[in-house]
Amino acid sequence: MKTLPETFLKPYDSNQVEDKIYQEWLNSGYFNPDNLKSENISKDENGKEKKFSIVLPPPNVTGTLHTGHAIMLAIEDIMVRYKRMQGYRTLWIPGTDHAAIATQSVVEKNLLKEEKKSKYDLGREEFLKKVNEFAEQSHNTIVTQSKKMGSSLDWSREAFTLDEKRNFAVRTAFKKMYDDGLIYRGNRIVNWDPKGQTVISDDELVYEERKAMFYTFKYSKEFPISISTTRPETKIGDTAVAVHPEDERYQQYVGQTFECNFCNVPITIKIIADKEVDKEFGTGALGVTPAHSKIDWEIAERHNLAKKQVINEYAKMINCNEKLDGKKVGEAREIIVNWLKENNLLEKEEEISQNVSTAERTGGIIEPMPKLQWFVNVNKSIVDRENKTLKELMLEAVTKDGITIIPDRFEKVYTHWIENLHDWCISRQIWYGHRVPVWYHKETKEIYCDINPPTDIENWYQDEDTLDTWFSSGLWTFSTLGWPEKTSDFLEFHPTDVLETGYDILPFWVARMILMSKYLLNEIPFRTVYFHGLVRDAQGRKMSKSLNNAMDPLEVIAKYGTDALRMALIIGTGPGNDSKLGDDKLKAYKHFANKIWNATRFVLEKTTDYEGDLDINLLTTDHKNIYNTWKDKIADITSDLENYRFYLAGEKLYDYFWKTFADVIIEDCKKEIIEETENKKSAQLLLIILLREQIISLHPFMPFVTEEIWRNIKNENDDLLLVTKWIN
RNA sequence: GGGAGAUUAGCUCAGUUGGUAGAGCAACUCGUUUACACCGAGAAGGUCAGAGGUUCGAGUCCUCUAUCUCCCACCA
Repeated sequence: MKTLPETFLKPYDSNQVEDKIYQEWLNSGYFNPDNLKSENISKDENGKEKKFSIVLPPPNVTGTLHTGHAIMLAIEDIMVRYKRMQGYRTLWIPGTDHAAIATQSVVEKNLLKEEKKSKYDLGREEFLKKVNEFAEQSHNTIVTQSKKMGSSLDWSREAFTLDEKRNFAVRTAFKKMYDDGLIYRGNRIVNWDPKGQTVISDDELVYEERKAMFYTFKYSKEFPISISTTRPETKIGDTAVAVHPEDERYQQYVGQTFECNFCNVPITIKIIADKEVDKEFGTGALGVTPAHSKIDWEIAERHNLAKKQVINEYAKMINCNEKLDGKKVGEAREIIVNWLKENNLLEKEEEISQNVSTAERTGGIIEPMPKLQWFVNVNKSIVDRENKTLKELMLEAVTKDGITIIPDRFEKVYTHWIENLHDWCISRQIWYGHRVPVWYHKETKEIYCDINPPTDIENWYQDEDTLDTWFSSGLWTFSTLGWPEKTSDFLEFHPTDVLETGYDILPFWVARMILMSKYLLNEIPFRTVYFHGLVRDAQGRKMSKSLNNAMDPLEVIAKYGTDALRMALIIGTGPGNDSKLGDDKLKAYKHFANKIWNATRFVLEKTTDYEGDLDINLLTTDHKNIYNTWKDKIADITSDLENYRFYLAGEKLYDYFWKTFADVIIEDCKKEIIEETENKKSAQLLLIILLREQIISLHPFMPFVTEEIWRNIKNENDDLLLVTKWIN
């Protein structure tokens, strides 16, 4: 005969339970697959152990976790706990991302605010020390928060995208790509962020719609064709005017060259014909500015035009004249517009709305300009890979290698992104990140690329640039497993099974991981990609600091408990769909945790005198039928879990526990037990078994309350619920 | 300009391969009967955006339309 533990006499208090339980899990060592008992591991048809691995998408060390991270941790923990209970040797690797530009700009902002200093006041070394301190702090917060979420991560394998091992992996990857001619240094138009003083990739651009003046004018009175632009100041860099080959209006001028005096700067303009020009747009004539527009650069390449840079890295004018040089682009624009007016050259001025490219992290307005940068060539055929290009390798991962994307509509987004992919600019002029492993000879200017510096290092200097943060995250599925060493982790756990992340980083990250894995390992990085949606507030707004509607997961946990937060995040959230999180939903699942708690108390109270085996054959026919409907239910739920329908599985468990088990089965059994009918013993047994099995199946979703209950209902020989076998 | 998604009860959303419309919250009625008021019982509430089509049968499949949201590209 068992006695009822006193804690059950009060409502469930998550705050008293969660930290204690997490500590017990940590002590057990079961988050580490090496510690799982072999006799509990299932084998496949060849007698090999079943394995399951996920790498955690590493949160940026830019601050603290938000609800987006919370849903990620919740879903992945459900998968991992479910697979572990299924008898898979399960590995879930934690880590953080140095997030180069994002972290550096946060620290720069803080530095300016708190000490009124810039990074240049400190110098590279001192500044990096500051960034590392900040990253360390941020990292610690993230780890604490992840633990509060109940995540069963193997902390012994924790990684950082910028630690020693990952740096070695980065250098190894870079060197191989360099040797294969996939990484090259080229002078091309890039997105220059004058505010962050660095190049950024196309993916880091954010378009902002703004009102702008659209000016139509001629360079000079003698020039025969009018052109239009929103940026007259760039026109000093024009070296041609392009018209459509079939545009009768301008055909007579094609091939001619004009010397103009534009705002007192002598410019030479050639009239050329190019199919890219839209006859219908503006005047049908395009002023070609090769050095400050991507499209114009390409036209200039085709027609062999001069490329004249007139804007520098600080968004100030250069190569013009005394009056304009050194002026900010905005000031120069005014000067030029006034000059055009004074000289009667301005024909039209109209307000239009246009998209301005800004830098995602600094908000700086992008100035396209030519710069010598490092690129990854996505169109070069690779000998080792059947002469396929990186683009082709990325495409075949989904078409041929069978990576499954959930929901499948994102397959289209993925292929579309790849089809439009240009060479990836990987160098950044920031200090925080992996330094480009390239050295230049001080005298001969020879280029040396290797994993390690040249031995006569005194004759060389290293490239100043660092790498795009996604270069190192692209290696994440295998750099975390020890690559380039052939470690047992790497051999056993790669490819990983699932990549679970937000759909917003499909191009940045998912595509880059596929690129790196297919190229470096000739295998896919993961078999399935599962996308979760954005978590919005109760009104459906994006959570943000400026709206002050961001939910701090720790506050939510303190108020409602982790289990409630996890359920609220999971249920009602299909893959790839945005979801709303509000107090009502959280409250409902906090109540559910309490409901489970109270039902357990009742079952314990009413079954203290039950003696006998937990054998379903001892049930009456009616009770056996009830038990069988539960078996059908759990089979259904298991199938939902196998097919990534977590939202359905969670809802079904909730629904069955509350509406069927608590409201009907317990009520019916209550009578039989209290009235001491002949079915009493069977009723008690039914309650014990159903409770026990539901606690097991609820565990992946609500790990804390179930583990706490398990302590009180388990048999002597039972281990932690964490590693208890799933029922099906 | 190209693409994707959404439109179901007052609100928030489920509805997995086509088979009598579901949940939570809110509102209504009743009930404090020792697991739970963080509760229970009951009732109410929907031309499933609109139109057409396929089908014995459509919220579900097809076509078109409308509104909203997002992503990508970007015109100088």
